[in-house]
Amino acid sequence: MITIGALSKRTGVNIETIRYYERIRLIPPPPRTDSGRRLYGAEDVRRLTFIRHARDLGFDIAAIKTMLALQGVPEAPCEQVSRIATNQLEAVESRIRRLLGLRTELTRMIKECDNGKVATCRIIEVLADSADHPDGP
Amino acid sequence: MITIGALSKRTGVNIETIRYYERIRLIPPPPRTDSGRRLYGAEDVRRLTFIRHARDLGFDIAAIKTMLALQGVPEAPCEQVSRIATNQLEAVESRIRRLLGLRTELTRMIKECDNGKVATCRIIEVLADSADHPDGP
DNA sequence: CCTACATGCTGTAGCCACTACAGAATCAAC
DNA sequence: GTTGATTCTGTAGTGGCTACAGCATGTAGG
Repeated sequence: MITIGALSKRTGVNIETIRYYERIRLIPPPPRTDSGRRLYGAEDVRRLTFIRHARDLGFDIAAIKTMLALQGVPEAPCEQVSRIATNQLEAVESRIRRLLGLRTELTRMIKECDNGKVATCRIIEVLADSADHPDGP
Repeated sequence: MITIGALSKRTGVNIETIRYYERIRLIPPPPRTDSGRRLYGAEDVRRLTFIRHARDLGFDIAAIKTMLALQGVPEAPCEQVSRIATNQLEAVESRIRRLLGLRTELTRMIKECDNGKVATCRIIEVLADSADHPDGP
């Protein structure tokens, strides 16, 4: 059994974040010492490692909760897990597309800025340009 | 002079968001009608369009505030604006790199999942795998 | 003129996923 | 026994909005 500090070091999850996860019921409340300090075991390390890894991959807390619940039912088909992961992949790909667009525009902006005066700065011009927006006529 | 609803439609910025921008002093408080309704002009449309475009490009409010302040001083060298944009470009590129990594990992995970039972699900296995983290030994 | 309904106002609270702090208690090492 | 690290609870803050409640206006049709 290890303390919250050791769990934090082992999993790379902030101490405050671990307590936060407990508060939102992402992890179960652990047993305590006589003086009230939290004590964690190997299963907690595993669960928190899973959470950290999933968060790193951009899964939100709700998705992680679902996946953790599914892990409690090993006979369940992993269709749902697969669907969550696929959704996540789609979100990631859409973000990539969007960011590639931003990169193009930012690169152009910076290149066209001749480091002269703001009055002629392309960056500001480009941004001030009233480009169409989705709701526009 | 147009109302806040018209400004919202014209710029694509939510009404609540416009009032929020006023509250955080990103846009100046406009004149009002006798009954207290906000009235905006062409300059407000331009400013809000600028803000919206910059937000779309991922600039944060602080950066936008700086750029707006610089626009008030047209003789200023646009070095500072250029630096903000360059920082932004670096942030965007780093996000792209990270997301490309995520995509690779997600794709591999999903491919290896044979849609069997949760007990043997590769997605869950990969996530539960205690990969090294920065603070690790 | 009256009635709907749309639009606007203020102020506050909520969202996500944390993070930071205050102030107290306990622990480990010397 | 004293220092310093760790942990505890509870609350509040972050960014960038978004969603209400509850009221006051504006506009169009009958």
